[in-house]
Amino acid sequence: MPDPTPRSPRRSDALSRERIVEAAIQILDTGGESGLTVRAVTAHLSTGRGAIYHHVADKDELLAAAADSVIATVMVGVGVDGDEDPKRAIRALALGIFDAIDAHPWVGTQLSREPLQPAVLRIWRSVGSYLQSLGATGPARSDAGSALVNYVLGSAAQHAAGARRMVRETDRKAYLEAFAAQWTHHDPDPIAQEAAALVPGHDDREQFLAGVDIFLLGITAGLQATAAGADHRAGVPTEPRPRR
Amino acid sequence: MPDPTPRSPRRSDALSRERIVEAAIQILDTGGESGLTVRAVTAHLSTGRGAIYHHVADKDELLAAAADSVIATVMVGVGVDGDEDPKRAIRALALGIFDAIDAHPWVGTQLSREPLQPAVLRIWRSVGSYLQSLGATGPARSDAGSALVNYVLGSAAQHAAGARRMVRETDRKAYLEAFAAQWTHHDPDPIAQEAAALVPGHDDREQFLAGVDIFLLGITAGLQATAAGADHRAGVPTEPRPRR
DNA sequence: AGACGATTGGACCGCTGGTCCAACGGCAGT
DNA sequence: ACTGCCGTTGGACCAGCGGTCCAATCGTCT
Repeated sequence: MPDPTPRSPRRSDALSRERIVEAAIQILDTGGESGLTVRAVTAHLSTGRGAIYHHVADKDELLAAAADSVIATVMVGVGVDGDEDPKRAIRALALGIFDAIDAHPWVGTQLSREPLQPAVLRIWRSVGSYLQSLGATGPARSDAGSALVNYVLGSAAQHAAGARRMVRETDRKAYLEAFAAQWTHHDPDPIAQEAAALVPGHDDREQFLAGVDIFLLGITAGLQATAAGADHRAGVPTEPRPRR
Repeated sequence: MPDPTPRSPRRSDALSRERIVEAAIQILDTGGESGLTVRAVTAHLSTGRGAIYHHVADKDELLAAAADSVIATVMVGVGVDGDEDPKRAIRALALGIFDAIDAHPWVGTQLSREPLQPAVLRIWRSVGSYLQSLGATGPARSDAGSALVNYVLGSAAQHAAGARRMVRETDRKAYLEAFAAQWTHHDPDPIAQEAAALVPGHDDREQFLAGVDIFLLGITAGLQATAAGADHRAGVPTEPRPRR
């Protein structure tokens, strides 16, 4: 590096899409989604703002790329160990995604924002192959995959939204207790009362896993019923859709 | 008052929180989430921008209020008819939410953005009471409710994200076909191939309903197992959590 | 009648994402 | 070894955003 100081176009450390995404992830992790501004990225890379638009089309594309990067590492992380038991593998995959989003809450929000984005496709593909091992085929697998992916993404988004505003652990308990108290107060419904009582003590991660198990139970039950000749895609006698 | 035109504080048609939310919904429906700007709202109400901050704290609060308004009307809509069969009622509720979000895609995005927001609480309460009728109590109901609500919200967000960019019906088919073709092309995995083939023909609403049925099946199967003495909240022998 | 407080609306601020373009320098052709 | 060129860089600039502030204005209560 010949000239360190004055103002040097053509810098020595190349500016690349990879480096930009990396910087974006760092900023998102420390400053949250609202902290990700093009200005912050360029400042972090100590470059001008026009420069990054040669490597990234959009702020949206940058966000999607950052989320895909995080999810990609999750997938290789859970994919290495054998997948003897598909159910076990699905639980591990779901947990991996959950934990990743717990560590990077912005990913949870991002995954729900755009459809068919690369990160979501990754998840779909993996889920699809496990469901295949489980014996689901055709539309049944499509339906099951849709259900599982949507459940995971929904839980992730909700958990991420909650985790975002309670960074410290002590805050969390106080916040949940205050919320439960307020809810209990203005909603006399006994079911709400009981639900509110469970709020402060509950563990998002355990509950998430319980949901995955419910799903798996439903899938296997449905497959058995189908194998026995019944049609598990019965549904309600669907009324004409009130589209408007 | 000699001059009627120049600038007349104290208007005749009162400015109220209700009117503001109403205007916001209208703007959101026609212009999408990105169309909702404080400036647009004030223009729509032909008032100044400072005025609305006397009735609404924030743009975020306005969004949450708008979403709550939509969801509230859905809930009363599906709540009127009897709820003899709780499963039927849950399906109807889920479908109501789905259709509402299909009609107002921004609601789907909003519901995933903030936790414990009024609209989501409404859904929780309703689902909780139906699950009660189904025989679930305590943590089991909490888990089942979490699973259902998160699935519904996740599906809603994904569907909304998709629906947002394909307003015309013909666009949708072309878009999905193009997507499937591209996916088929760069992913040789046979499962992906089969999945891609199903993409253009599939119906989001039917698939959503199929997912609801999977969860209902899982919940009832779990309840039966619990009644028989087993513990349905088994899960994987959970490894120590890799929090970081 | 008088004054006070709630409501109104427009000026203003700091900030955002994105475009534009002059300046620069590594690389290819000679 | 020279030189012209084109991809890269970075800062100036723009329109638009959410939110604050405050003078002006009625409705209302004393």
